[in-house]
Order: sequence, then C-alpha cells, then structure tokens
Amino acid sequence: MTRSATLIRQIYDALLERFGPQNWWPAQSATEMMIGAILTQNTAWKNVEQALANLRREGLLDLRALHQTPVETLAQLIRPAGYYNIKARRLMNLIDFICTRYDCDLDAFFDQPAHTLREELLSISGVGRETADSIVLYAAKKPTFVVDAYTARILRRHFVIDETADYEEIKDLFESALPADEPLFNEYHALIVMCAKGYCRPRALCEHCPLNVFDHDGALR
DNA sequence: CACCAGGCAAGTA
DNA sequence: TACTTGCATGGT
Repeated sequence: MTRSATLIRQIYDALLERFGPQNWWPAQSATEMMIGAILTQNTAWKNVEQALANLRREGLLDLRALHQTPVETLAQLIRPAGYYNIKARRLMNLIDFICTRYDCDLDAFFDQPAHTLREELLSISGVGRETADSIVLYAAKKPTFVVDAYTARILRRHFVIDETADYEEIKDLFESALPADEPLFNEYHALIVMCAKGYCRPRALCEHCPLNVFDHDGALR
C-alpha cells in the first residue's frame, strides 16, 4: 500500500465520520442531474437551483420537451446560472446527442460500459471530464471517480498531490486506492464537496479544516 | 469594492 | 503539451 493510497482511505473515513452520508446527487431524476451538471460548471450551486426551478416551472426537466425548446428560450430560463448562452448551447448539444442517437431514451444511452459512455459524453462539445464523470457516476450509476476543483485543493493542502497533478492523475489515484464501488465513489465525492464548501475555500485557510487525519507537514498523525 | 463559484473550449506558442 | 482568455450571474 502506497502512502497516497493510505491517505485516500483515511481521508474518506474522517469525512464520513465528521459529516455522515450525503446521499447525492441533489436531483429528482437522472435528467435533472445531467442538466445540473452542465449548469454548475464553474458556478455556485445556489445559482443553479434558481435555473432548475425555472425549468421545473416550465415543465422542461424532460429530454423530449427540452429537445423541442428553442435554445434562445432555454438561455433566458437558465440566466441565474450564469454563462447562460454557452450553457444553453451545451445543454442542447447533450440533449440532441441522446435524442438523435438514443431516441431520447436515457436507459438505452446508459446501457453500455462506463468507459464507452464516458467517451461518448466527452465527444459532446460542452461536456468535459468532470461533467462526463459526474453523469456516469450520478446519473448512470457506474463506478467512475469524479475529480473537481475541491478534490484537487484538498489533496494539495494535505500534500497528497503536488501542484502539477492533472485530472487523470488524481482520478487514477482514487480509483487505484479504492475498490470500484459505485456507492463508495458517490459518497466520497459528495463528502469532498460538503467539506470543501465549508472549510476549504481559497482564503479560508486550514485552521478550521475538520480533516485531521494527518498534520499539514505531510506526516501521519 | 474585490473575490469566488461542484468547467470547458478555443486560441496561441 | 502548457498556458491564456471568454463566458456571466449572484452571494459574501
């Protein structure tokens, strides 16, 4: 067992003990989850909730209904989430892919191995690695690990990775240290977000960080 | 007022 | 490959 793998496991245990199960993703359906994944790109979740409420009010948390909606109309409804023009286009790119290739049938879209599903998602303009992995894990419920800005920040501050570690490197670290278990990956990423939102902001330094599995000089406590 | 938020694509060197 | 820029609203 490598040092980093041990830390990955210890951090999970500490987060779960401190915060308890998070039961992610906060959405009532797989369709709503995917929309939220696009809308939350570099955006506070609070803003995304307003945009989702607008779509819900218009009965647009539905692939076929969305597919029939002009992208300009969509853009106005999602304005609170920011970047609304580009995000409306990204949403339509994703929806059009599923409706054209899978007849708007999410179950059919998800009925393939995680790695091919990930590749198909990445081929869509506007769906990058984090968004693709989030959809694979939280909508299709297949065990792929989601890396986000919070994940990298927490690992950097605990000296598990260095500044140059890229997305795939961090993802591989988690997937090597842990069994490929969907509920585990689901819970771990959710716990990271919960912890970082409260305690791992850029300027809110580490003194209130509830992760105390090891000292910040990198030595195990 | 400045800074930040659960990224991504496109352009440049 | 590595770095830069545009995209935009709303909370602190």
